[in-house]
Amino acid sequence: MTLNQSGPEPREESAGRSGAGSVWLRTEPARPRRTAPPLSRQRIVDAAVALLDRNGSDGLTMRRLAERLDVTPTALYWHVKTKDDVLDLAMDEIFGEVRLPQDVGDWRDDVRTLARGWRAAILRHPWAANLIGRPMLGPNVLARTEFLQSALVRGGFSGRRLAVSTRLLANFVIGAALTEATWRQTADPQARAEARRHIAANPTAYPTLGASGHLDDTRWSDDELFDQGLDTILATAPR
Amino acid sequence: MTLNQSGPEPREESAGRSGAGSVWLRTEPARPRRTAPPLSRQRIVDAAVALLDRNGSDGLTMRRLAERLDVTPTALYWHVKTKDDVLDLAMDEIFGEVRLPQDVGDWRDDVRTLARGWRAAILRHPWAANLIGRPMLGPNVLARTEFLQSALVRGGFSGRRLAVSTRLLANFVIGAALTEATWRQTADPQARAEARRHIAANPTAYPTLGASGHLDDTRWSDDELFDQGLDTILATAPR
DNA sequence: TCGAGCAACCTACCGGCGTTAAGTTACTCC
DNA sequence: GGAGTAACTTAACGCCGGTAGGTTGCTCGA
Repeated sequence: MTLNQSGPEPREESAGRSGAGSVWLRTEPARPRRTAPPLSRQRIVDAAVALLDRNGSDGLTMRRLAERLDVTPTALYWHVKTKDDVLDLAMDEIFGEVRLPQDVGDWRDDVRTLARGWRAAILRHPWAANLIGRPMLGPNVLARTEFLQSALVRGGFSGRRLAVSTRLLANFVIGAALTEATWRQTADPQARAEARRHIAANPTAYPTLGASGHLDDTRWSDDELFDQGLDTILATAPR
Repeated sequence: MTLNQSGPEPREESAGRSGAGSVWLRTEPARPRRTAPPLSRQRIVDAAVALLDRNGSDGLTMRRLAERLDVTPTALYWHVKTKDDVLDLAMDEIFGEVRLPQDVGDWRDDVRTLARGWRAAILRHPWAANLIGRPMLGPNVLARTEFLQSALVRGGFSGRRLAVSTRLLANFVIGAALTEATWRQTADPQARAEARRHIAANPTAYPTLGASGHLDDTRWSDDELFDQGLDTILATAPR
């Protein structure tokens, strides 16, 4: 390898890793690169998801992301245009976790599998609830939507009913997962308790909510309510 | 009013609005306050909503908010604990726009009115899609939830079916409104066109999406699809 | 073998952000 | 008219996303 002695004189103040000794004492200008694998879009996305999982949606900053990858923040911008890019990629990434049945089976079972997987993915990464609002058009999302709609077609839906049911199902799943993720993500159960007290304290304003125990009903689990909502929709199929 | 001549000597460097002239030339230490109405939580929230409407969810900063209210940023913190407080208040505020029928009527009509109003409110303030992820427990949201559930009770729902249907409806409405708001908010139709091209270019991967024109189907409007989804759910009522 | 070219990083820096700490001022009430 | 306090301001901190402009180490043709 070429020695860099013939290169331009390194800046005196160069605050590199190798300390502040005289140039001649340093055997090399910091034994450099290639100890870690080079940066890549995928490595960035993986690290981003890990960071988001650990610290929530506010915990992801370009600086922390860079630190985790042992790189300066600006290095990221070679692989990615903005932070929003990272968020979009992270979003699509977690939807890639939703497994699609290899061989299609009973269309209802397929819809159920997809819907449950979709919800589970969001609940595994509750920060996703905070990143809604940017269009989800990544390949993973599109593939899942394709799968959903093709299952409905097998179920006999077509034309307008197909469009209506696709949206009905997708929006229910998204809404449910988001709401639940929001709840779980809420660190302080204080807000919860406060709202509960507020309801209990105003039985005139909230007669039904108070009686039904809307906010703390242990009779039915979230899973159960979700599945039954799903079945309610599926029961509206043709034929 | 008391003259402040007897007060402590104003700091020399005081960069107040009144310029840098000698103290004696200034008739008063800046004709002060009370030209505008005093700050209040409500005024802050109103200004926040206005700013969000104009500039989107990224457009709201404490500094801009303060500027709009003709106040220094830190003044806001007297009335509000953090920026998140402002966001929570703004969120609940727009749900207050959803009008509730004064006299209850046919329960289905009531549910429809509420659901449409809910969706309309979000579409009027599409930034709401970006602020999902924080728990919605404000009084306005609670009141609307109470109204929804009481309508369902009138419709004959109770016990588990009541819980299932409340969530089904609420989550569908939220999911639908969010998805649509996200779409509309997306400034660049480029991403849209890109996704469309991606689908068209891979008919093998997206046979159903391609055939059904999922992304650009002008046969049915969003309003129509929403209403029909709603009716589909309502058709599952008891008796 | 070497030197040009370029992908992939780094240094330095900018303006803006949310938030705190510590005054200062205008108003109220005894 | 003085004390007390609610409602503001000034000043500053640390962090953020992002840009401009190097610098480095690898690749590849001659």
